[in-house]
Amino acid sequence: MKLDAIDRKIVAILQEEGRMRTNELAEKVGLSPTPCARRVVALEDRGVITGYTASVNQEMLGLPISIFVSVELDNQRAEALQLFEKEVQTFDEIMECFIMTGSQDFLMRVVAADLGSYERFLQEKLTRVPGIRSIRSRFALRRIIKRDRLPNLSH
Amino acid sequence: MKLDAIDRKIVAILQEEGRMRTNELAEKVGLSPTPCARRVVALEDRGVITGYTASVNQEMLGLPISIFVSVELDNQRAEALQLFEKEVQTFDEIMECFIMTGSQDFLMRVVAADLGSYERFLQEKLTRVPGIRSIRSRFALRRIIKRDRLPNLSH
DNA sequence: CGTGAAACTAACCACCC
DNA sequence: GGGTGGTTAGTTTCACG
Repeated sequence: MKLDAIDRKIVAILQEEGRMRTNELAEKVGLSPTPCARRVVALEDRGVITGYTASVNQEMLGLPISIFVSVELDNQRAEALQLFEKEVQTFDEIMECFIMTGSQDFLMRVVAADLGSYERFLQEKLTRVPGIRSIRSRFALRRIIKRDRLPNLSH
Repeated sequence: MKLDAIDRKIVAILQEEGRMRTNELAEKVGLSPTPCARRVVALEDRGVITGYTASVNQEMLGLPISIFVSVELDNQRAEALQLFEKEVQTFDEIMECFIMTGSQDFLMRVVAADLGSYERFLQEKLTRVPGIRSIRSRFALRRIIKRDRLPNLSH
């Protein structure tokens, strides 16, 4: 899966302006529209570009709170991990979840309207998943960086 | 800033399919194209929709590693916080950064191509920011949830 | 909010280099 | 792999009910 300089430029631009048209994009990357469109389709087909999304203001949509939740499991057997993974997929409040190195736990960012609804999330959803040894919540006061575009590789 | 049911539906759809056309969107929300387009413009103008981005596969772009970095400052004076905030804005490797409650520190997700480039990020960038008391890095093995769409408010 | 018409543009294809 | 031209189809935008 090789990406040349033009592919990387296309990806960089579309990360910042996901609705840009083929014509404008082609001009910006120095191609004519047809090969530019071909590249975009190829990037989508290869799974480099996985979709297009509108970025929204979380506060304005009534979800001002982000909580980072660390979850440790009772044991690290593969079935336990898979079960947990399957269960949490169904929880809409979790925006992202990572398996971490070290004590083999999970780190997730949960969004909520207020502390009450976060508590409900804990009591009615997360703590009901079997196999959890501990849960730790850390609250975010404010987000100071939200970047849409991945850095370039240059070292 | 009131959003009715149709606005929320528009926002929900565009979070999952950011390139959807006015016609199709209008049909899905039960409106004719003109008022639907008017609503989208209004949502953008009010700052509910802040932009459109292509979602990409981080691994395929050569950045397979995510690291959660907790930074604690020497002191919590406003100037120290603002200085830190200003400095880290310039670091492309930081995809998101939150100010946390409690010990008043920062939590950020940093992406890297490999451990070497992460170490360079630490040594050449992050540790050179003045006023840092401690830095803790936790590595993600794998991301199991990446959600584009915020949950609905329903309680 | 909806309709209809006008103007514009974008996407697509076959073909050539 | 990139470029051109032409056709088609669709989109946006407006004035108005």
